[in-house]
Amino acid sequence: MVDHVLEVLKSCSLLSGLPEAALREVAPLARVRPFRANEVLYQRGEVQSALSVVGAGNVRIGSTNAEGREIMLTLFEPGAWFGDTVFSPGMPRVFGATAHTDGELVEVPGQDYRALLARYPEAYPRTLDMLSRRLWSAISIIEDNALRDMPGRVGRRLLFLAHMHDPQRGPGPVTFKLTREHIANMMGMTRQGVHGVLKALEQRGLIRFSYGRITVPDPDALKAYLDDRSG
Amino acid sequence: MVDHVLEVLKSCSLLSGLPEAALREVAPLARVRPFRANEVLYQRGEVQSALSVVGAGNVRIGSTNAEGREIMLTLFEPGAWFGDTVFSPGMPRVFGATAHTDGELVEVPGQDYRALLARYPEAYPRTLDMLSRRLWSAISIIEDNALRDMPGRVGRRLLFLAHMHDPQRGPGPVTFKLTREHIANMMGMTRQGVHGVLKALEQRGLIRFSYGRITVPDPDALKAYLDDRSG
DNA sequence: CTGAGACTGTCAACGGTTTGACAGTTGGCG
DNA sequence: CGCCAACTGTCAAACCGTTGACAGTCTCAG
Repeated sequence: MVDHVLEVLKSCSLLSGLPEAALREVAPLARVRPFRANEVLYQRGEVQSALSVVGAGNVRIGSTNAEGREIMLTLFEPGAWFGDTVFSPGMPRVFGATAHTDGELVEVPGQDYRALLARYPEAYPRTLDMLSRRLWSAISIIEDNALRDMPGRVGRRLLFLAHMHDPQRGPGPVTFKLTREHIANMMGMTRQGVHGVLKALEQRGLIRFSYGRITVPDPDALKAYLDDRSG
Repeated sequence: MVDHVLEVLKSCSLLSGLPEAALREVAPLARVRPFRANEVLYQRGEVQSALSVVGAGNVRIGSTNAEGREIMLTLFEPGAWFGDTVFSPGMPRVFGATAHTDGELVEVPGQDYRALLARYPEAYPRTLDMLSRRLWSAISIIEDNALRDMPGRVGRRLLFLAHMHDPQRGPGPVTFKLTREHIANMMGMTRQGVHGVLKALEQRGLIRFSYGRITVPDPDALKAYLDDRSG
């Protein structure tokens, strides 16, 4: 059991700055939390703080507005981490997490994680680096939304997801289990609008899609097309 | 001279986790860089890494696309810091910085700043907290863009700027030196579109504007109106 | 294998934004 | 003090994405 937890923690890039000995220390303090598809894992506003590492399955990060419309920010794969409030203890969660598929979370209580960092300060630079990169990703999305048209925005977001999906990915194809509506909720568009954009991208051979699935056969080709289209 | 630098460094929230003795250590290593309005301070893609603290004046953060359209992400006031690449040495800058008014920057070379943190590890938690909050701000903007209409987006962005302008602000009015076009470039809208939105907000008494200036007389009232309008 | 629910494709009407164009205003610089 | 450049207000037409509606398709659980 602890071995399994250790494997998950090792797979997490945020924790990769910590020596294995440190991970062995926290592993017993971590909690394994299995989840079923569409289960609500965390709601916006909760003050409890923990570092969550995705051990298996996919997790949607986002929030829901008053009218019940869910906006999705990103989709996390195994190895990804969330719960940024660990760095600002006491602050309420800024967004919620919902299970996208069945899976499991490995959770380290916030104070235990912070205590661990304090004990192994050599891990701080790596941690800052990770957070900083996540900030860039967010800012890139803001930029894309401001200066690209709809096909550009959708294409860029797919590339962003591909990168999330596998940061060290080779040139191979990537497939997402996403409905048109999921994408619409991610972009602030409608299902129908997304359809039109995807159809156009498909005609150029840049993506393929079927029931509940979207495939980017060659992310680099898509990137080249988008860069060529504007800037 | 060093005293002046020290004052600026002290005013920066990112450095507030460091003891004064630490700031005295770096102050002599910092460089003061005066600038004139509209001067380009940094261009996207540069690899040099430094922590820049705004000592005086305003700085626009953003980037320019191939067609020459400048997209503005935010406007920094004295005391604000930027240059997130200090946390990821070797990475090219993700966005550029342009002087919005005359002013001056105080710059600490990246390696000196990193060495300082390593020497005063007790400052790390505060640094992580600051970065984490900046990430939330970015994500909030993404959310607003996805689920609010145009008046909602513009209003929220004005509140965001008001917060940047003075994080510890009281309930008083805030004024920005921004043209309609600046706002348009910040939102991915057109000058004319912004005009319509501002006129509507003005009729409700939520903002006031004149040549090159926008005033939010009561940020809390604007916030209440926006929250009421949707979510 | 089969049915129900979830997802998808498509259409016309509607509405809000941009485009493009032009005259009017402001403020700073010489 | 006056000029020029930057900024502003406004309009109609074109455009693009949404709204709303419905029938068709797919998948998975039973």
